[in-house]
Amino acid sequence: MTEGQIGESVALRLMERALDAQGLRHTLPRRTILEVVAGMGHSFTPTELTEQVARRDPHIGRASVFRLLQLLRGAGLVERLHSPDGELYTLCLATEHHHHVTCTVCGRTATFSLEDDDAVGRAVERVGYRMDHHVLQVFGVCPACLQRERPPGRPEAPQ
Amino acid sequence: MTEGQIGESVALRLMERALDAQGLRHTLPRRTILEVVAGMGHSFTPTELTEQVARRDPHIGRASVFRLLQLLRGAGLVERLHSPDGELYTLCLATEHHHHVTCTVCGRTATFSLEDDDAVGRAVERVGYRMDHHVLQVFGVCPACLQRERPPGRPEAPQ
DNA sequence: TCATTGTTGATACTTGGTCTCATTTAGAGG
DNA sequence: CCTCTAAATGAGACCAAGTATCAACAATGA
Repeated sequence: MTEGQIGESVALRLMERALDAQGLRHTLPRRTILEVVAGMGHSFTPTELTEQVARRDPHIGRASVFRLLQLLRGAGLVERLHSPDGELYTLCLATEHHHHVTCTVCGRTATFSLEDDDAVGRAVERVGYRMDHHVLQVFGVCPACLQRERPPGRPEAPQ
Repeated sequence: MTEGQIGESVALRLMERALDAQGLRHTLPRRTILEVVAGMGHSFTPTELTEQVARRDPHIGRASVFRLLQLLRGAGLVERLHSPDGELYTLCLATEHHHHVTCTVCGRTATFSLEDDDAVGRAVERVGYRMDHHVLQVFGVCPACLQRERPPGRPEAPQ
């Protein structure tokens, strides 16, 4: 079993458990979509997802895909972000509070956390608002793509 | 002239200047749309904007509205945010780096800045990414709507 | 096995936004 | 004031991301 597959099965188990937790039924379409989502190694667009799902079972409707996506978002297992070129969904298994960076080259996402996470809340209060929720979306280039950009042998800042 | 109108004319002037700065032509449709945008006292959805524009001049096409919106975004005079219920555009005249809070009740937005604005960049570097850009969207309740929620006479935290 | 109720897929619809393309027009130069 | 040209326009088709509706279906508990 490869590392990727281990990650997949963990994701799958977590997602199935999320269904249980809400008293939802285990159905074949759901299972199929969950497997596809779990198999995604990176963030994906709704079209990518629906295409891959259709490849496995062309009878599964677009609506069901979106419905499940919404369930998973509700359970905090998937996050949606608005990238410059379209919607992106990201699998997200970490439990504590965190944020995501998405690689603008390959779509891979990483999580990170801030030293001082209440800074935003405080800043907002200073202008008289009561904060409801906030969204932090970060885009950048992942280590692997940075490497590829700057082939080995060529130093980082030649100057 | 009311306060609102002063704000309007400032916004209008800034926006027209943005056209000049890019060597763009002053046309009637643009002028009309700019006036409507400047007259918005709060964040607005594209449909709201197109409706108001159509009320002034039904011949102005939807495409032109979106085209101008894009121009203004490029010039940093308007920001787009993805609220839970649809896209929102916000007029944004401040020049230094800042963020926005949007009132979930009335749509009014305020700006604020963070003490330590590089915290995100540093956190992202710690996981090996090079940050490209980030988006911080904050939703909350503005002072006025808070007041309305909690009518005067009734103390804030009655215990 | 059966009944209940959650789930599904089809389909139509909405919103946000882009693309194309023929027509119009702003504004520079004479 | 006229003329020319590139920029801008509006119509309309098109696409992606969702949501709403609803009749048919199927997972589970009894």
